[in-house]
Amino acid sequence: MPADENALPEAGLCNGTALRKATRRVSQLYDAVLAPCGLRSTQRSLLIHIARAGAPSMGELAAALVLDRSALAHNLKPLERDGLVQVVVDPRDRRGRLVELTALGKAMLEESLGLWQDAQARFEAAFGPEQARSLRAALAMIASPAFTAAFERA
Amino acid sequence: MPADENALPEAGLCNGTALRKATRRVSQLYDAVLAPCGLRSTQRSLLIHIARAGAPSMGELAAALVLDRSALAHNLKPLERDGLVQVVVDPRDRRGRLVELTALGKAMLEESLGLWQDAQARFEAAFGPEQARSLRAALAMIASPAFTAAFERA
DNA sequence: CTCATTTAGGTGCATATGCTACTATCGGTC
DNA sequence: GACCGATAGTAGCATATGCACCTAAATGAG
Repeated sequence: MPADENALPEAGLCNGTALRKATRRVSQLYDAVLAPCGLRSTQRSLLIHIARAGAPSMGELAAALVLDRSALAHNLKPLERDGLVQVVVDPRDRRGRLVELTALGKAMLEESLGLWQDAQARFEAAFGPEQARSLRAALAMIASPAFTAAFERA
Repeated sequence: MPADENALPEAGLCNGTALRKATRRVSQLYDAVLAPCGLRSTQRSLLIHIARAGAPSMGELAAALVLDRSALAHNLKPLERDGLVQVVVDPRDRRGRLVELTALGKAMLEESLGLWQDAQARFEAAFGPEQARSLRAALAMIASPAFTAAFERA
């Protein structure tokens, strides 16, 4: 038998690689459905989180999105340029900024709802609603601070 | 009750958002563990796939990674610059390129093995080995062409 | 053989993501 | 009230990812 008989048994075993592949695929599928409204899934996700939180600070928003602060700042720029969000200085702490949706941002979000529901329904149909719920729970657990703590403790 | 009583029920329900959050977290955790060897998890994944396939074409490699061809080309550049991989014209079809690991690339991959195993073991400890296996299976299913077909058929 | 078509990649642009270093502001201490 | 450490964001650089468009090469119709 060849020397590399058991070489690279790790292919397909890496949790990070499996996550990235699935994420790229799903991003592409969702983005294709969302395309008509002009929002990508990343941008819509950002707008949703802002809407949910009202007027969060950069730090709060970054934590909610499991996103680096600087990455959030970068991601906000095109949205700010296009008038979907505005960032204002927090009057109670002038170091901080509050991120808000503009009227246009709210309108775009509303307009995209139907398309998102379509993509989501297709996903559930292809993957199973129960399986999807369970997958989201697993992913949320992984994204949680508790998981990071357990990972670092191990 | 306020008008937005049932506003944005979709927060936390988007499969794409859940995937992206978990992927960012896991990338960060794995990258921190891999840091000493100078490879990021994305790059290591790329090298592993090349090693597995021997000398794949760009198209084959992109498909295996669920990655756009142009993204693959971009991702290869730093690795080529640093002498970990080389891209040569396919003699049997001069349109195509074959991607190969250099001796240095193989050495880096081998050197990173222990660190990857450490990260992987931590993940399994935090998430459960069975749950991890099952999660990877679900993610592989989502990344597969069959899933895309089912998504588009729905 | 010649040309249109198809196929494999490459390029340029835009967004996505994170690190490091820097700036501004707040809060507590003396 | 001036300093000092901690905290919130920003700026610059590098990689990651994808789209639209372009080039080169193989391939098939005639």
